Amino acid sequence: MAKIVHEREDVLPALGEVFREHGFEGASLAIIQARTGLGKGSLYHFFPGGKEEMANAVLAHVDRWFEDEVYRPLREDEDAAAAIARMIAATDAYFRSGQRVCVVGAFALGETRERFAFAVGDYFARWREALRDALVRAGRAPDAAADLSEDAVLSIQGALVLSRAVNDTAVFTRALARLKARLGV
Amino acid sequence: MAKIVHEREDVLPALGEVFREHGFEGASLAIIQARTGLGKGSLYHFFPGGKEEMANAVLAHVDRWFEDEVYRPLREDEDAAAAIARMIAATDAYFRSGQRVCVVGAFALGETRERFAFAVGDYFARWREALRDALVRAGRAPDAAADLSEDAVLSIQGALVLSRAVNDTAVFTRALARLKARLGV
DNA sequence: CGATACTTGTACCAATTAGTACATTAAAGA
DNA sequence: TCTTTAATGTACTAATTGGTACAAGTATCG
Repeated sequence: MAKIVHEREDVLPALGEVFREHGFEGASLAIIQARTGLGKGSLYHFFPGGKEEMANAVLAHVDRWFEDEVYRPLREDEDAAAAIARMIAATDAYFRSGQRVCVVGAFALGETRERFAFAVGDYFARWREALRDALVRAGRAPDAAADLSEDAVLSIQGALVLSRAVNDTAVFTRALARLKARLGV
Repeated sequence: MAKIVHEREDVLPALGEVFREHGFEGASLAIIQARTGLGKGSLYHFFPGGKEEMANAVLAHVDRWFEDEVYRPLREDEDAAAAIARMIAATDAYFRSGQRVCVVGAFALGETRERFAFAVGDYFARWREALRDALVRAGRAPDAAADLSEDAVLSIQGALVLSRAVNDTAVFTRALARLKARLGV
């Protein structure tokens, strides 16, 4: 049996899936070991701070992805409408049309929130603000843009909850379609 | 110290808060004992099936409340618009303007869902259908009513996630205000 | 009062939890 | 190659987990 050498970055996706599916409390080291294929030795080598550090790394990883693929385009893209359309497409792809859940959203519910309050709050605040910026650049009034962006961010989270609850990805797809119409893209 | 005699029904609210705040996995017997004021003896006397039975009892309790206060009025009230307005008010009160989270929604995310799939799915499906009925009675076209009701249910869940994530009840209040406007009440 | 059923606290259990210690193995650089 | 650093598996811990057993307490009702 060959010993495979990993690095920290490699395990973040698998780690993310575990926290996504089980939440922070539910993600036991046993599950984490099974899903990452790493033993405790490696896990605590990469994350000396244990589960808490793992969760923080996952949150940072997710945040980086959204910053690159969604928030920055929303803030900086010349074509604001195109950036908004891109956000919808990226959201649909990332959450696999509602089959995948939002780790950050899952952490927001439950007392886990306190522990990761900054990362959780920041992720959503920046999404809301980036979208508001894009809407303003697309010609909306500032107040309307703020309202609309908050509504959009919250609708995506709600769509994830509802589509998972009734076990029907069509719920998520329909919600994104309505969102496109409301956002005018 | 007097020995106080409880009955099953009495502990459901406290039990509900525990699952609400900690989720199913995070709700340890130790926490449950502390919050309900009941020892293991009483707990397993009332709920021989352990945590799973406690969670099912909580879900049923919540379901009953919504059935009585929200779903039935939506289905049966002569004045459909009034029933919808009542739904908004009941929702705001129940979730304490976003300070309280939805147990059913919290269970929907995470692998807990599988275990309580029926209760979770049913709760949301009935909410959506009851609201659709009311909207049709209020004069909407069936298709528009179905779309609008799905959007409303999911917006409430999303508002709970977002308001908790950014730690701001104003998010929830604004979301309900937008909802009232969209539902025309 | 006395019998019966309900309620509760305590002691206990095996399994699992997160985390540590450390020796071994693999890779990288001189 | 030799040395150093990074990565890994194994064995271990102390605490906590959900759950059981059961005796003792309390209420109910004849």
